[in-house]
Amino acid sequence: MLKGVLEGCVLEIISRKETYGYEITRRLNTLGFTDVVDGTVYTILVRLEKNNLVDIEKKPSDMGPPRKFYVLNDAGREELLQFWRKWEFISSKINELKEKK
Amino acid sequence: MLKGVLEGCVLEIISRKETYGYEITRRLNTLGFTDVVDGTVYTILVRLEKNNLVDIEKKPSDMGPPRKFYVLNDAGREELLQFWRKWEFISSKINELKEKK
DNA sequence: CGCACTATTCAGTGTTACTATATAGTAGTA
DNA sequence: TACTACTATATAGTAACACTGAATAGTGCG
Repeated sequence: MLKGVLEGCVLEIISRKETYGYEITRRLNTLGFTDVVDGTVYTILVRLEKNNLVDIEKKPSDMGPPRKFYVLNDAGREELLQFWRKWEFISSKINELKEKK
Repeated sequence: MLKGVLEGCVLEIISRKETYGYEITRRLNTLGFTDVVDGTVYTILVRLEKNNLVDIEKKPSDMGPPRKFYVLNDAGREELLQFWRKWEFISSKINELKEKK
């Protein structure tokens, strides 16, 4: 039903600027999703790659191992649009239910 | 992450008034969740029963087979409260992300 | 009888997120 | 050197939840 909400958030974060797994996790954490851990994000990133929604570039880091940077491609941007449309629809329905309609 | 959103909706519907599976499905359908089918709702109801969140009473129907009516018990009402708290939290976070914060 | 509608059940499947661990680079420090 | 901490990725296994699809059964109507 709401599968892919976290995936949608990851897509949104990537769409803002080129970024990588470790940074995405910390971004999610500061956004309030404090329980999301690295492992979860990496599985999502692997899925995005498998579904051809992102382009990837490996870059060296002076803080540790090389980073894999992710960028949305056309399919990814379309997926993100659809995610927000779906979110808008479902969340409005749930709020209707909540507001005793 | 958002597991149990549909379950939460079912809890809310039951909390309004004593009801049964078939009716809950049609309620969800009219609320906009047009894709939700009976099978899905019944699995949720079985889970609610297994988790001791509902009381059940079987009543005859003059429209077909007997109906299993569901009522929230104390644990169910507490679960529902927590569901809405969680929904409020998560949906606000996602909307923050959406609003470019 | 056949059909439509009402009503429940359940076995099987797929997707998603979570758990938990392994691996590895950089840097500070004792 | 050895250790600790932080940065960074990967992945096997698990659990939860929703969905698929079919079976069963009662009522009423043509």
